[in-house]
Amino acid sequence: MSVFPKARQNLRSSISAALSSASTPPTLRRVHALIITSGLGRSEYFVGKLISKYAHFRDLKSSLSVFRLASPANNVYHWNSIIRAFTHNGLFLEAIGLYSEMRGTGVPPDPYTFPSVINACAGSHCTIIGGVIHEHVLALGFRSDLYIGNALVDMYARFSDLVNARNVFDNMPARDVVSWNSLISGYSSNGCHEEALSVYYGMRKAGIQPDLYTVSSVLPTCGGLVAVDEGRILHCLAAKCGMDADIIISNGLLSMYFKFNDLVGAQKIFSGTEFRDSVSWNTMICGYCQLGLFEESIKLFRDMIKIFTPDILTITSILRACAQLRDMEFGKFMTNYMVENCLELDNKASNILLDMHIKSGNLEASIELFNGMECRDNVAWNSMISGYIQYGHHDEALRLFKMMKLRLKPDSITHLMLLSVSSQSRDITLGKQVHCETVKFGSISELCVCNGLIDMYAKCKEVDDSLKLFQNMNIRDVVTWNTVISSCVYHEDSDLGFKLVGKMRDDGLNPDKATFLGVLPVCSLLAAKRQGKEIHGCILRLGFESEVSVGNALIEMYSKCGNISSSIIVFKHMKARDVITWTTLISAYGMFGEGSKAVRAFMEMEKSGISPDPIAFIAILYACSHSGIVEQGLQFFHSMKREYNFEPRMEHYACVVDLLSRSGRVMQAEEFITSMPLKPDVSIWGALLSACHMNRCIEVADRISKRIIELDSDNTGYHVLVSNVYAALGNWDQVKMVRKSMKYKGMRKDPGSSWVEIKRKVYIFRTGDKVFEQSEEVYELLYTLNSSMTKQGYVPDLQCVLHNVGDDEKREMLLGHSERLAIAFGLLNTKPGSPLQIMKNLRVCPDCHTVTKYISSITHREILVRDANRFHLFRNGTCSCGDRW
DNA sequence: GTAGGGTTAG
Repeated sequence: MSVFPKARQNLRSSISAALSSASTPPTLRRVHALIITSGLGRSEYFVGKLISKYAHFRDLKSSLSVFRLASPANNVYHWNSIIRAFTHNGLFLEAIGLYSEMRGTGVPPDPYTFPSVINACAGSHCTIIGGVIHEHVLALGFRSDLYIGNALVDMYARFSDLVNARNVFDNMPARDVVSWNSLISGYSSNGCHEEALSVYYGMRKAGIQPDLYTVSSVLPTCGGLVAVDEGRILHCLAAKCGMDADIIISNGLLSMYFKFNDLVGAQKIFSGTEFRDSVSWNTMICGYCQLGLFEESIKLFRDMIKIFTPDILTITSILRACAQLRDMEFGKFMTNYMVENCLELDNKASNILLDMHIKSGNLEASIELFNGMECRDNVAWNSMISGYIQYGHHDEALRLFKMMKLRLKPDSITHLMLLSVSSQSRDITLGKQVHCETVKFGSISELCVCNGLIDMYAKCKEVDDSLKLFQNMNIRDVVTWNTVISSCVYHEDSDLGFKLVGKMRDDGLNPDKATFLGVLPVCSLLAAKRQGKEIHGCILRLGFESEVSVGNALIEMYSKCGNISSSIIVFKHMKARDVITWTTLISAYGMFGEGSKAVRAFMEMEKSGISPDPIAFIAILYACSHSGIVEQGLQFFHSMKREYNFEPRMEHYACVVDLLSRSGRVMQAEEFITSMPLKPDVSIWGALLSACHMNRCIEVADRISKRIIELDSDNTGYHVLVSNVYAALGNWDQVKMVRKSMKYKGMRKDPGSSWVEIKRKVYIFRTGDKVFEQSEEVYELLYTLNSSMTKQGYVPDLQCVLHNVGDDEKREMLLGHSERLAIAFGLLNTKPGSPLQIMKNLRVCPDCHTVTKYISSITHREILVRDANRFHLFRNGTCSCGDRW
């Protein structure tokens, strides 16, 4: 048969087309026969094609026979095809064997040889041969080849040799999506999630679009780390390729949405998932717990057990929910389930159980578990230390910390907890020691530790150190801001607190619940009405008014600012109330001398189903005492023991002493003290002394003063009180002695100061101030008022002057009391007839109290005075306290 | 691929 070149060309083309489209092994064999009969059996092209095509149908025997028949004329193309055929069919060792045979025949490999050989090394985990082949690549100068580079990155990644994977990757002159995917998958499958994510971001920055392989290596492990926007891009991509049906991807998405706190997103994924495995259920249950939705997580658990057997992860998550809900019955049930089903406790599970015991108030059980634990890691030690702290056993916590240090390196959380101990106990020495430790162990570089340090220094009144730390921070979070805002209570600086809230917002951070709970007490402290109102506005705008704790802080703020009607409005609008809400209201009534309203509120609280706690009893006892409701007060004290089984604390006893002695029953108060089961401390004697001082029970006061001095308290207030008692008794030698002892102890009497807010500005006056704005007019007004008062029968109470000077000088000194200066300044700068509000840091002195009554009547003004203890509303020559204070 | 300890406020 004569065949013209043209016709032969046509034949080749048609056979080639037939070969490519052969879709079944029999067709392939027919085309193969045709190739042989057409005399094309030795063609370089058809040999290679046939090898690949047979490999495609997993018929490696035929591939190899085609290859062997062509021998010894096999060229690099044939070798590449046969090696690739074996690699693609998972016969890695054979592929590697063929590669070494090829090198023995002297046929030089080309760039197309290597990807499949390298894949074979990766697949068979031949690390040494892999390294040798990498050397071949370098020796042959193929290091810039994209496909070889990708194969090498993938190989090293599979060997967990991330250093070499990274090296090859970094030296590649060009990279495609596969290169990036290989490195990402290398990191993520070796547990280096953060590195994987950072490579992913590098890829996005290089302008490479992620594909489904990217999604499958990023989503499952790094879903929780990825930023919200990127997460959504990955989700869209997965959905576009239908990958979200894959259980691993959908579980990754679930976890991701929970990390974004996007409950709706997670629920959509979960309800859209046809097949759920234990991971899907556990992720949902844990996710609910992370969002604080503990009841929901238990509900989900009940659904789950109908179709799935819970594992240790499910059980421990539910145990955590029980601990948070204090549902110990269900917790016990779950613990039993764990034992009955022989679910073994691993490290994490033991730690969860440990935490549950601590949270549920069972410190003994937690100690037993802790002592029996084989492997105690940082989390276990920290939990145990935190347990001791929660129960107030600070010494035990410190002892455990020392033991921990002998075995393990403490971490930032250990330090954070110790800082909280220092803050709580105002222990600057310990605080500074911990500060040194954080430097030594490097935990100071962590944001939360810096936050803890700011708080510690502020609470220990080292205000400058606290602010310095804050100013030197490069990164601040919402806790940093909240901490420094809250610390303004200790700086007594409401302006700063208010400014900081603004600056925080400039910094791009939104105030949260804790911000308001921090700044409102600052307003309360200084009776900063305007700021308080503005903060209230801010709370409404940001929708925090439904938070119970925020409502409580608002009630307190308004009442401390003298605006009890606003307190009541807030109280009435609250959707939910707790025992603190009621206690705050009761205290507010108490401060305003509205004892009977306080009693009514207490009863309403009980009726509404909220049980009083020991603090609520302090509030009601205080309110009764300040309104002279003695019998009912005593009844409350007894019912606390009888009906609620609370053992009275020192504060309760002090309230009762106050209640009795304030109403003149000094003898009964003394008897009560002797009958106390606790050893009376300085607060008890102080309460008695203070009442004696007011009631002028001179002998008793003298006796009690001696006792207080003996107790050697370091509380400045009691020393001042004793000194005042001696001054009133005219016992100036004793006054001198007390003052000397105070000086020796480094105590300083808080100077009396009062302040008044006029047209958005706060004016502060210190006792005896002579030079201030309008001082001449102020003193002139006080002199004028004095002469009117004297005509009406006012006699200055010279005992209120606590200095050993002549009577004229005493009269002069009374005139300069800070509350009087503030009142006079207020009278001068407000419209006639408008009400005035004055704040004083200490208690109002009896003479000023009398004077204010006169002033209210002479000037026809309503004057509200808030002192360290309570409110006095002066109107038409009377005071709301009924002269009981 | 899913689980644990901590800081501000009360």
